[in-house]
Amino acid sequence: MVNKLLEVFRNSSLDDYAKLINESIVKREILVLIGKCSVDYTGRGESRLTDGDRVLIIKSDGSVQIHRPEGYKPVNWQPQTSVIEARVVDNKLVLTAIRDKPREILNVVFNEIYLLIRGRLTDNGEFVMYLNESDIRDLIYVNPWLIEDGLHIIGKEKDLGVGAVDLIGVDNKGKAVLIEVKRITASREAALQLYKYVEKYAKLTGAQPRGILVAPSFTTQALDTLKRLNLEYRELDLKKLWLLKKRNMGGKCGLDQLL
Amino acid sequence: MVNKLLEVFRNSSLDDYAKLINESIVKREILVLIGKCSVDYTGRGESRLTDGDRVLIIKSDGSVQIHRPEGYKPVNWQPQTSVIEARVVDNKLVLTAIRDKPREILNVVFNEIYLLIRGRLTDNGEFVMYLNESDIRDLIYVNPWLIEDGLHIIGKEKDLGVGAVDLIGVDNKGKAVLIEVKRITASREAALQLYKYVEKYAKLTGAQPRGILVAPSFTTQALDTLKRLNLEYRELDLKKLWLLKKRNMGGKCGLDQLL
DNA sequence: CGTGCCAGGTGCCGT
DNA sequence: ACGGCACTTGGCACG
Repeated sequence: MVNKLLEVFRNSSLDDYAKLINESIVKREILVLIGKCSVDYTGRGESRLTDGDRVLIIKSDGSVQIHRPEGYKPVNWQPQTSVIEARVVDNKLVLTAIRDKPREILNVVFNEIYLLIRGRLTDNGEFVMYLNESDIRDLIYVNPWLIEDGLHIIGKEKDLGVGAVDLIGVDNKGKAVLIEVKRITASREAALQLYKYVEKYAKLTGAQPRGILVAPSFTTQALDTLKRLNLEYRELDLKKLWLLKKRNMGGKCGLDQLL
Repeated sequence: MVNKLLEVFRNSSLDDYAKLINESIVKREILVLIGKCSVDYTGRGESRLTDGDRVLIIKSDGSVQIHRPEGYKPVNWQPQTSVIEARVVDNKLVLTAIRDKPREILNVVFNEIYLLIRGRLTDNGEFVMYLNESDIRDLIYVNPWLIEDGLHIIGKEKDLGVGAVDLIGVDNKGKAVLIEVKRITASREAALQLYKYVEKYAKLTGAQPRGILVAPSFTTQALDTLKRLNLEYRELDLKKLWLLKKRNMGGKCGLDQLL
């Protein structure tokens, strides 16, 4: 087996490296380049990085990222590019990646190349993310009693013109209830966001709705703001419910058996 | 030259791969692993990724990232880890990366390994970022006339208890001026942020300050909100000034010669 | 297109 | 540690 057609090059000539890179880009292969380089970026911002050893990755969709030996994030990058080109200038390999909208230019000058890997990777794997905000929103949509007895949810992601409120419902007294959901600790901003919806809803309908902020926890500033703006909150850590569900029941029960 | 001690392995045994990986982690080398794997993550969220070809990178600081063949962002990651360990389970290479605070676990099962690269990279390069928000803030701090004639800036990043206002100054009539700076198009949120500071400042001092939002452009919603809240704005694209400066003067002049 | 908002956001800096 | 916020934020969804 030719190892998934992954090719490794070292000690090639600069011209060969340039050719290898440009070929890979055309063929939409993945490319990993390890070497000593300096990087200039100009676009929305502007940056300059002097010489050092880095790992440069070009993916099949034309995204580029340059990694230093430390740090989770790339030091320079380009999410999408319209043009990537490698060429030899002054006996150095220069790689230019240009992005349109916003117009941004990434220029990498390699003073040394230690290693070039290229090849086609096939990835048809399915990625599923759980416990994101929409997950929680949907859970409440189906189980409104988690918030309050007698609550009826009547709308999800309702656009009010100033953004969409997560959930709209009616309580057991017939009063409208706007719900904003946060999957992590809710800040003052979250309270203000909810207030924005409440204000707009009142203006649109002429009726004052209740506003409930739902989150696993709240900053003191958030609680303060909620009180000041006459808004309510419910502490609800869906993550904990999720773990409980997984641990105790093996997923074979309804959520209502948890409490 | 031994190519910066970068080592490449392919067709090794699973036990050898595990050993190579664990060695690299102890020696704090950089490690690039290309192969077919599935990934499970649990922590703040929870995700599952089925089999496919990916590039996994472990850096010397223990950060881990798993890249699919497309997309700028890693599909799974771990910014810092307290423990990374590779071992062979059921004739498969399993890599576990654990992070404390928040407690998160990343589990990668390799069904095939195409390539392993490891080695020590040295990067003492200097990284400088220009045109970020603090850059613009400092520029206005030194050149307050960019905002208004007769303006005196007297404070920078002043914490008002609800967050820090970018700049505080006094206009030529002796009235306090709060300035909020945005490096990109200012939204309604930016206007609200400024209003928050203006409100708090008035409460703290008993005097109503002016509020000016400075940005290269404004959304219509931002302009609407500014008007409603009796706030001012200045269109100021420092990026353009920067480009002009670079293009026309070669950096040999003061900013005031630009206008 | 812009506008709004979530993200396992991350990172920095402050109290 | 919590809190507030910028980021070349990136990414998606929707009018």
